[in-house]
Amino acid sequence: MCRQVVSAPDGRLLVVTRWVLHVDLDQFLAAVEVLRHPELAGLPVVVGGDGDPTKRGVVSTASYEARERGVGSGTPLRTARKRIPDAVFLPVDREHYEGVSDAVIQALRTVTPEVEVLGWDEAFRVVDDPSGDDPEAVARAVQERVLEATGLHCSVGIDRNRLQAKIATSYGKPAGVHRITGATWFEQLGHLPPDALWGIGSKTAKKLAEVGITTVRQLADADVDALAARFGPTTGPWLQRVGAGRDTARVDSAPYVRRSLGREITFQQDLVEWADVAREVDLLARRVAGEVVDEGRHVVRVVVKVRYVPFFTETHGRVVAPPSTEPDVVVSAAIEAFERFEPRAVRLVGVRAELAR
DNA sequence: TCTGGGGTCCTAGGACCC
DNA sequence: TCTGGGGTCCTAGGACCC
Repeated sequence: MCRQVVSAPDGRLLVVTRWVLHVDLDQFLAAVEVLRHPELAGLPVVVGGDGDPTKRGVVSTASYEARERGVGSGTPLRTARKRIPDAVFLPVDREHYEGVSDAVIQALRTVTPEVEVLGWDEAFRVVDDPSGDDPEAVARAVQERVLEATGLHCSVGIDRNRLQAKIATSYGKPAGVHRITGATWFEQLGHLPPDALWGIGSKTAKKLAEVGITTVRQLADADVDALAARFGPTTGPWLQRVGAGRDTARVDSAPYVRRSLGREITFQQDLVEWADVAREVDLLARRVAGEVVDEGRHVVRVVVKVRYVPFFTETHGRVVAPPSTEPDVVVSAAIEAFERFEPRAVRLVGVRAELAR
């Protein structure tokens, strides 16, 4: 909660209480599939790859019934099949989910236009509540609006900033509303490991543990200069702020402008012939170039990614100068970058175009 | 556990210039 | 002559998120 002064339509100044709401759809991909195949309700549903659990790939979303049996996002499909042989495995249907996602965001925007979209199934929005203290009522209205519009349930986190609201949501799942406030931040999170926080993963948690920081509370109390020396001038101080639950970024409802566009493929069988790898790079580069040109964007750099067998990744890139919209220029930059790799057996190739602002 | 695909941002080292 | 310091760009990789 924080106080904000805003102008009312009649020109008077109003003091309001500003809250950030984080809205997150529950088991989004699995819920969408159950919605269009109601006979799947109550079954362990696993969405991932092309729906064939004997192939290379990982789980995108598992239903709660599947999670109870040890399968979640990121689980290899082959592992999921061993754990739940009778699960319903479905392919990722991007286009369909994008359509549903648009409907969810539309529903949110009917309450206020200022919505910051984080992905297919997540968004922040601001609530200025002049009456003081009831953001839960707004949260419940949001849940009803989304349910009416799409048939999907969501959870809502409430707090003073994005970081705190985002974390609050996990306490509200499924289909609930949860508020953390500055006062309860340490009560609820102080004893947890730092990787419970948004933006801190296992690698950083391990490095923090090496300097004796194993809880959120210790991170908040850590010396900023020491963190800066260890993690860099931007990341170090940011880590301390995250520990303390501070987030200086405002909810940003500006339209999304992409910074890069890439395509990549993991092969079901490793590619051993280098000429086959080269052909795949050429195909991917043409796809990427086509899509970038369709969006009317200028490419400033092309990066090729190769994942060698067994699982070792390298990247090489080429600047495109001057920035270009020509597919042939993009493709030849990709080919030049590709020439820097050593020929060896490959399991993945990718091509990514970085775009001018 | 045999490890997807689509992204974003940050860091560090080297080149190069003044 | 054998050597400073700052700034910027490029590059590769790391880490994280959904």
